[in-house]
Amino acid sequence: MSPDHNPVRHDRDGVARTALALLDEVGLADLSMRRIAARLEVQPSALYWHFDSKQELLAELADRITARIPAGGADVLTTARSIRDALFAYRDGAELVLSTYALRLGSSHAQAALEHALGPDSGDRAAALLHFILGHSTLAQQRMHAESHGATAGDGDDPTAGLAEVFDLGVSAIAGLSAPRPRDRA
Amino acid sequence: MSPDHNPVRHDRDGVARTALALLDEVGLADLSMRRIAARLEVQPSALYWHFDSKQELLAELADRITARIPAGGADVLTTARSIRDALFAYRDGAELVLSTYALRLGSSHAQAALEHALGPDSGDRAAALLHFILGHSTLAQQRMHAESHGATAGDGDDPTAGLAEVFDLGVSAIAGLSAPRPRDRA
DNA sequence: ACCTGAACACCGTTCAAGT
DNA sequence: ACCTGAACACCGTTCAAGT
Repeated sequence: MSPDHNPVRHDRDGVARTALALLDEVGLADLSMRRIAARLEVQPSALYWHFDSKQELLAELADRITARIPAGGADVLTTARSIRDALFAYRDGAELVLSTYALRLGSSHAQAALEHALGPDSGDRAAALLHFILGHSTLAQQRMHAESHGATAGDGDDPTAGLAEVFDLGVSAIAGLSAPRPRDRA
Repeated sequence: MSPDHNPVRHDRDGVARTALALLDEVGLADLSMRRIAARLEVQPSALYWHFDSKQELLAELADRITARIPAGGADVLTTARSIRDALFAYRDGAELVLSTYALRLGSSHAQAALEHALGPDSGDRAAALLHFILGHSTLAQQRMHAESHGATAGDGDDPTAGLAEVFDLGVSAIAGLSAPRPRDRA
């Protein structure tokens, strides 16, 4: 007993799963390679057998977060909401995807789903919609987390109030819908 | 001659100005307190006399970047473009403002300018507009910089093409304009 | 195939002490 | 009022070597 090293071995998938769970616990700013390694009971250098760099690991996490977006079949508002909710499913998910997707031109899963919902020749509208969703979700998620930790230098009113209305308004306008379909139980 | 320390003293404004210039040179990821200190020919700890933390310094830089936005008097599209251009004026300006403004509820200078251009009771529209502008500008700026350094795993076509059209389309739609006023020399 | 151990060049921040 | 010097607890990454 009392082994001083761990015989458990990991593969790329296991590392990514642990990293994703840790992201949700500690947030993007505190998600270090050394922390991930510690959670896996492995030396930091071991991670570099599975990923070439931290950037590559983060890109994999962004892919896993956006993989939960339904491919097609829904209308624009529903598609937009499911993209937002996929980003909200993990702490700092929106910020991670935003910073990671910047280099992946229009080839994202999310943009494809939006183009499908918008119809043919909707490339620019789909891009604008995606930019709005990513900007809004990043700001909203940061505010929600700050508020739940009392870190806002608040002037009294809730900065989180009305966020869902702002989202629906933006999506409907860019999609060319006349008025937003009301949210459930608004 | 050959003095081994520098008799030059700095104030808060001078530190911020140097940091802003350095941001434009090296980008947000490489803007460390130690690098700023080195540029000022000062020890890193000296910076903490002027700012309580790196976060506070970054917030000051964000304020300086957005201070260049004209207060009012212009139409929505013009106002939106001048917000975008203020963010583009410094490397990673959009990303810095996005991450810094998350905690500053609706009280930003930019949002006030948009509300003024949109008219009375336009709070939600102004918020949606600001979210779009920040999301779009962050993505656009990162792509522009990646492209200029050949860092995109490119599939051939220019990821920067059409960005201005996407911007005008998004702004016009959210503002409730029927069709975007064409850009100069489009 | 997957990991250790050691090293390198960095971080942000604190604090007593100097001028 | 503004800075130094030293320290603390961290970073990402590389690389030879082990199993």
